[in-house]
Amino acid sequence: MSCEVNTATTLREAGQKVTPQRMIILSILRHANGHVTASQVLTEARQTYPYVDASTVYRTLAAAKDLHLATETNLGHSENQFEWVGRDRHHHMICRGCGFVASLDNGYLDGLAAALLQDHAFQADLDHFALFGLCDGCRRQ
Amino acid sequence: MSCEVNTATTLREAGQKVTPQRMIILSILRHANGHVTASQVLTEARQTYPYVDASTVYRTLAAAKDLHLATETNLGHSENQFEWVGRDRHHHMICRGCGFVASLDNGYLDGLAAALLQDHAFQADLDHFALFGLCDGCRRQ
DNA sequence: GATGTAATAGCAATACTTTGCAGATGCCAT
DNA sequence: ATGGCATCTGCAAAGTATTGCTATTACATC
Repeated sequence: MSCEVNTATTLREAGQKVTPQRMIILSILRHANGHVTASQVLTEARQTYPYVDASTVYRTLAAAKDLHLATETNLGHSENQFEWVGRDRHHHMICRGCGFVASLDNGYLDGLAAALLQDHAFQADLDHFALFGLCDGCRRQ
Repeated sequence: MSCEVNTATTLREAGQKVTPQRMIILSILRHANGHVTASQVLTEARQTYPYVDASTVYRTLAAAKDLHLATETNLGHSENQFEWVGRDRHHHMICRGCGFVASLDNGYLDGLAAALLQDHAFQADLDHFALFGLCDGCRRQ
């Protein structure tokens, strides 16, 4: 089944409706291959469907986040970044000194998730993490 | 040495200046004993010093964050929450279902920090984490 | 104590995000 | 194919956060 059908099914199963706006927005997100801001999504969506509203973009992205289709992250800029959650879940290390962003394999947080579930019966969403800190170079300075 | 002197010294050592506004803002944050929003800080600061500007509050809080004096967290509401970083560093688990917030001991992330430093030479700021997920009750539903 | 310099405050403008509402639309059950 | 109803959209407005700029201020040095 194509990814569009998959997305539509996921929405419907969650009791949400499939609308053209939502499919456009989520398609843009899925094919962005990386982080995009809400305004980037809005701009691109309007090329297909000129009257999409910013609030619809925000609401759709929030809904996608709740369904674990997407993540929202503050990477240290003023605008939050959204990203499609594909097969390769990963996290980010962001250097507070130089702004460098590196990816981090999911495995680093498996242990944490297991511990939280066992000790606190808390099922953590560890889809995406933004870990701030200092990279090697900035740390030496 | 009093906590005020301590804060002032920290600011100065970072090459920043100690101003009345900053001391008021940071004092409010320190004595808040928990999360406060920027607007709460602003309102309270104005009781002492009527002409404080919102931008000063935001900039001061951002500076405090950089110096690890405070943390900024999105707890799932529209306003970000700031919190003084005291001796008892801790994290939060926030239930996406019912909004319940629980504290989490720092120890859960020690291993992660050590692994990141060793594998990636990345010194992560694990002062405060907001872990979203589902609590036991909401998970069963 | 005076001086120079870099950092900060306040203001205003802007940008980003959320919310309330009324009408429109998707979708399930006829 | 149709109807009912909950959800969704676009708009307008409000709320939240950031930025550029100039005057001011802290403070290290003299």
